Amino acid sequence: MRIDRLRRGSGGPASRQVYRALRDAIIATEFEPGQRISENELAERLAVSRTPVREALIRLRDDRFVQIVPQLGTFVTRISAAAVEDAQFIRESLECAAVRLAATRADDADIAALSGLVRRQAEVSEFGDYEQFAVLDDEFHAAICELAGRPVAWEVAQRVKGHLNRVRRLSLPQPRYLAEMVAEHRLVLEALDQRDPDAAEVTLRHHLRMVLSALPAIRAQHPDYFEEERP
Amino acid sequence: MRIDRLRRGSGGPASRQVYRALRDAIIATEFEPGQRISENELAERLAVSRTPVREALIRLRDDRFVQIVPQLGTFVTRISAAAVEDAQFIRESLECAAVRLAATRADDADIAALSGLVRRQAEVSEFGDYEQFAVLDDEFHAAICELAGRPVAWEVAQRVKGHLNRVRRLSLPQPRYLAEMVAEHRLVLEALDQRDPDAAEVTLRHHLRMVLSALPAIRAQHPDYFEEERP
DNA sequence: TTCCGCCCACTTGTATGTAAGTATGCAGGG
DNA sequence: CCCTGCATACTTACATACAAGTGGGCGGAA
Repeated sequence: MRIDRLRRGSGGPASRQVYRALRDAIIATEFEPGQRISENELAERLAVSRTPVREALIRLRDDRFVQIVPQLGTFVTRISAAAVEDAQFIRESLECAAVRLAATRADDADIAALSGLVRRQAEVSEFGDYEQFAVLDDEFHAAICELAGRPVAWEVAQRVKGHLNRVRRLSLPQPRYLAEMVAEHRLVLEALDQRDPDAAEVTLRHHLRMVLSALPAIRAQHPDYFEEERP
Repeated sequence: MRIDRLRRGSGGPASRQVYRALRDAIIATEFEPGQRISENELAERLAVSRTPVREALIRLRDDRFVQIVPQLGTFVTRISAAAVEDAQFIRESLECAAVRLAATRADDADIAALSGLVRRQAEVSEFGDYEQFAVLDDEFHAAICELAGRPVAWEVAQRVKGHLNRVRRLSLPQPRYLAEMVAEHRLVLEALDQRDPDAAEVTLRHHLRMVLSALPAIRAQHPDYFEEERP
């Protein structure tokens, strides 16, 4: 486990730092799905008391990243196909609605800024820099929601996106993956440039669905990470 | 203040009961927007310790119903036009996406069930029973998300809907209001019956936007309940 | 009268203690 | 050998105690 004592006094309240650390660890599958985690052990490792740990776990439960069973334990949720599809549905609904608005509100400067973002994505994709690309990818989607005047769309999308990222982390990097993402971003950008809400929605929806395409393969590879679905 | 000691041992964990009680009180404006609320005072009134109160407040902060300022106090958020519109955007995006799916998936039995629901709504609207109508209204929207196979859409919508309800509570009941709602539900139902996703989306979107129409009047009536927007 | 500065009451954040319940392992009987 | 019952160690939920920091009120000085 890579969770370790967090340095205090820097990033806000301890409970928030614990929340972020645990969330990142779960999404990165450093905590394996199904694994039991203990408030006491976490508090000891992180060098804080149980209180902020507990508050972090409550937030993670609201995010459906852990399941708290009284008098029994707290468990990292297994990956549920239904939960992943729910996350995808929410993200798709919100971002597609946002991109339609963005297409009607964007001015030339906005388009130019987005264009620069995609250009930088192309650069880092050349080097296969997945980390940096992920940052620029988030910026792209956030910028669309910002343009739509609905930053809240990205806030909510980002919250549920954790479930998608946890799956994506398990998929082996495909060589052509980044290049395809950039190409799809260009299509969305083009639709926005032409102020075409319908085209923007269609291209973005297609783009967002690419993420899920690898789900069955991942499930076959890590069956014990998945919740068995009720029939 | 109508918050009072909650009876334990019935409705799950204390923190959850506190959360619901506070949420309801805020939405009903029994706690006025901008008012400061104290963990200690709440704990005393509810006859629990600060711990479950605190956990409830954390959830309410995530819902944007309170704002917690360290070493200063916890405040009921004032009504923000932006927050209300955000809630509206999220609800509209999710439910409209759901109703499209519902239009493609519903079978005759589903339509019949929905139809019965609307009929009951018509009955209670005759008597101007707002409380009962609100319950049936929620059931209607939940049923649509259920039909779409995305109950999560209703879960999220319901969470943000609190912001809309807090506004709606402030508007004086219009005599024709309930009848109009039923009529709009009938239009949505009709579109679903004809398995027409486009019509279903359009009618539902129109229906959802009715809620916001009273916003400017309410703001004029209760200016101190609103956040002054930054220009 | 007005303004400055100190003290105190009160706030949230964190730490720790108490209560109640579940799974586990072991001992003993069939 | 296998099953039953209990002691125990562990869990979360809740209660309480302590720490750090802010705002207001009060008193004194100009």
